[in-house]
Amino acid sequence: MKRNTWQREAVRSALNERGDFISAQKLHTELKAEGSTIGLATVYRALTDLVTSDEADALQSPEGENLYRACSSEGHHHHLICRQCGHTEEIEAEAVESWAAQVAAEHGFTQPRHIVDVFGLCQKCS
Amino acid sequence: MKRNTWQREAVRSALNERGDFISAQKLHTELKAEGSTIGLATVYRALTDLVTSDEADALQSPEGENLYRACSSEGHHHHLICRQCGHTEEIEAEAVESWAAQVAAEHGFTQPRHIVDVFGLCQKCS
DNA sequence: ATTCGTATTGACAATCATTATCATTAGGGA
DNA sequence: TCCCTAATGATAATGATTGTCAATACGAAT
Repeated sequence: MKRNTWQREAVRSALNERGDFISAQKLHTELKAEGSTIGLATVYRALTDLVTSDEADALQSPEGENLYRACSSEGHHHHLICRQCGHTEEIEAEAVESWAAQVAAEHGFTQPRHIVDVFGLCQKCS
Repeated sequence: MKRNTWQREAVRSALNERGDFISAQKLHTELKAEGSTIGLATVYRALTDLVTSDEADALQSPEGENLYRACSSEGHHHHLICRQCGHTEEIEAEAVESWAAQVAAEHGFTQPRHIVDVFGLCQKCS
């Protein structure tokens, strides 16, 4: 049975407040900075659980880190992510949607899904 | 100036013979098994160089490992991957390249990199 | 062919993110 | 409140990748 702990809730609300993608390490650091005594391992466990229950989204940064974000479940969209500060902007990708579907069909692939994310340095971090 | 060494050539030919994606660790293990005295760090360096010179391409496995494969076509491109059998096809994505660069610029982002991969079921697995 | 400057190598240490361990703590049903 | 056990947190372990640095060897110049 799943138990509700303040730690899990802390991770959940921290993700919701933030809105952007963030790594487990950074999230833990911020929680500690706010005075929380939560452990690093617990942050990892909470994030994994949130992803399992579809309350959060996960993606890999090019550097190999796992990034998490509260799941907005507002349909399909993509992201423009600053690899320095983690700032995220949602981007329109209508052209890419149709391109992906078309390419998949041309190669005989069915049930296409795609990963399309752009990483860069935002204005502040440039 | 770039020098030609048997180590670099060993990595290059090992990748060509294989055709599939392989991790740096596995590639090193196989080379050693064949009697090579090549070092692990050198395998990493060779693979990085091959990617830089577009002779090989790299992608991240869901587990976070970097996988490398000899690149048949020239230049930057993306992949269409069967999530059932792992079969991979290279795809051209000229439209996506310019789209990614443009979107990044519009939002004030610099040094854009992007992840664009399409997953589906190939003909056999459909 | 020999010399020589330096790019490259390889053994190993260092990083970094993530996971496992395990004694202790604390949900939550009875 | 009691009790069982899931959850926690400090820390060790893991595993991939990168850094270090003395020794080596490519290749241009002699």
